[in-house]
Amino acid sequence: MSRTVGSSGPKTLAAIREAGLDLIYKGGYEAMSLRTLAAKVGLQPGSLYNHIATKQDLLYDLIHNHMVTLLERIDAEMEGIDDPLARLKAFTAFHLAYHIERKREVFIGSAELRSLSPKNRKRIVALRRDYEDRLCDILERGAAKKQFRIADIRVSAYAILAMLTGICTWYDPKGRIDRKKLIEVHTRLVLDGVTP
Amino acid sequence: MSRTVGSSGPKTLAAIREAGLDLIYKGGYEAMSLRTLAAKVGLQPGSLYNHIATKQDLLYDLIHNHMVTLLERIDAEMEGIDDPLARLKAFTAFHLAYHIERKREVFIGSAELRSLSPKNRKRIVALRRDYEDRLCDILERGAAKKQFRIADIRVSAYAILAMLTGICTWYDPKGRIDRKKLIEVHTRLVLDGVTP
DNA sequence: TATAAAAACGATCATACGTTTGTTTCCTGA
DNA sequence: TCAGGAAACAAACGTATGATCGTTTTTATA
Repeated sequence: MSRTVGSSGPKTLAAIREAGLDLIYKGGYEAMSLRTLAAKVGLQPGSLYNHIATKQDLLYDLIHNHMVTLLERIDAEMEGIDDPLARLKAFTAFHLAYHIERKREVFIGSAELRSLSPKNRKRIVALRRDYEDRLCDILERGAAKKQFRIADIRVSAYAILAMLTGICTWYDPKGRIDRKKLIEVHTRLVLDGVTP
Repeated sequence: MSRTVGSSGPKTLAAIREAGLDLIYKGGYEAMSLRTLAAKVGLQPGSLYNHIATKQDLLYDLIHNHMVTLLERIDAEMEGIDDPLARLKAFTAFHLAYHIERKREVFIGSAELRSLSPKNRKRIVALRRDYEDRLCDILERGAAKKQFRIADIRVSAYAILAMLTGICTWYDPKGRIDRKKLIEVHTRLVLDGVTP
């Protein structure tokens, strides 16, 4: 045998990404063997290397994609909103929606930081810091305008982010609580925590 | 060669636990090889099996110990406190203090759940649920007494737990923020989120 | 002090892993 | 239409892993 009928580069790469996302999410990066990954895609192990450089590169690629998209989307979402309170509301709603929608990417992006090489990890941490700064910025402007009363900007930002990101670990879209209610409850928690 | 002078059972096991905790915290369970672990303790790889049954058992042992201690301590902490508001304050302060003090155990207890065998995982998840129920109970009583205004008990509990547990991922005891301030900021966020 | 248990050693097992190689076949653009 | 790149295969490489084994020495008990 050799090349399969109907095979095409980009499609296979996309399939590898999707399968990798799933396997890493379910069992962790180290626990995912390239043999398992290849089998899931329908390839021989060695054939993976026609599409990825190394296993490490695949992981970095997945996380990096996620972070870049996250930053793009939040900036798009914030455009045109000036009032800090409105911005905080929009941030909360967006963050939750995005983290529900892409919970696998989010989970991997934090749980598998440790599996990245030092260089790759540095790059991702820098992007994450950028995202955190978006929230810090909102809180700062709100505090300056006396709309918010905040003891410590960064601590509050981390607390809020932790709270909102936490849903990834338990929220089930098919469960008892619907998205709208989830956003309501969390928005209230966030706003009450920072408004005077 | 054979048995080392001065060696004793319980001491060695404690050293294995401590070294394992450290290695798993820093690099993850899968990434920790028993050879590395043995070297850190000062043993040959095979000698570990005089103290642990399997690698999996060591992981379970560490997490289980952590969960049992957590439950014991929170129950001790709550004893004698009746008012829901006071209980919530005490819960928040305790949870933060404990999670700062034992951040390695806490991190492993959530990040390495996936590395547990199905049976072991079930046991741990049950214990975690017990702990979550402690908070749900406080929120429920407070809501019944109209001291709290809460849209959804369990969602709120998860949100609060996520927020408080989040500090494990970034808090540095030697950093800019001292423990007291950290507890203040978070207590305010929690209380404002649930009081009418 | 005699003896069994505890705790270490060093060697080795089978397996699984990420990656490389040489080769074959399919697809596409000139 | 046909050459060359893309994409797959099968096989193998070297290494690392968790675990087992027989043996030896120290510790603790009776």
